[in-house]
Amino acid sequence: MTIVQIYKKLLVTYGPQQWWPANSKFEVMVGAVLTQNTAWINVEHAIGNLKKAKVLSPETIVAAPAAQLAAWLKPSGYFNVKAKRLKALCQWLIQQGGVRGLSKMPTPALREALLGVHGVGPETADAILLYALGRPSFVIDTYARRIFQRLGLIKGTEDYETLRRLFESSLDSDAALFNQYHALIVVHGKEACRKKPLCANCCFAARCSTAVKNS
DNA sequence: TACCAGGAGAAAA
DNA sequence: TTTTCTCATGGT
Repeated sequence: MTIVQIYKKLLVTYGPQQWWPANSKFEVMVGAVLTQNTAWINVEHAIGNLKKAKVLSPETIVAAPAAQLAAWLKPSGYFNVKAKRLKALCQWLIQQGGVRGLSKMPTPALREALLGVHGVGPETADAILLYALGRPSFVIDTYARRIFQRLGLIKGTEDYETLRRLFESSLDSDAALFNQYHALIVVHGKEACRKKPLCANCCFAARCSTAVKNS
């Protein structure tokens, strides 16, 4: 199967996804940092704390004491680390003139700038570009690696940039398409690939190496 | 009880 | 330069 064929299969199986779950672009950026190696439900709790405390803005987060911010972020895990990362992102965002200030920047330059922010690695940068700013930057996550490795399209050991180029060169450069595809990959990863027995209800069961091995 | 979740940075080899 | 370690809560 090709990358395009897999997309079509996922779309038929799971239907259109409405991503990213957030009320503002800034909230997407916060979520992108908090979800690092963390289940989304725990991120929701942490963002809920920020909303309850009425500090969900770059200025209030930068102004908040580190210990207080860490306490609000506690449900999302790694709270001390994420407090520093969130402050760094907010400080950078303020320097850029807020979310609106980013709109003038070309995507490659914006991506490089994001990667220069403490705590923003390639996946977080692409999630911010795609889901907060509507830029066509494909997000490669652990689900994508796992699924496409099992389907035999990749080895799984490729570095992030190699995989991003593979996906972006295989698809039209369309943010809506990238958004939908990554969301479908995550939904599939949660719905099928992690349930036991593995891939019992996988729409790729006939082609997935893990499904064959466990059947 | 053990494992994993929508990673990234620092330290060690 | 590449690999390993650390950060940490909450759900299954």
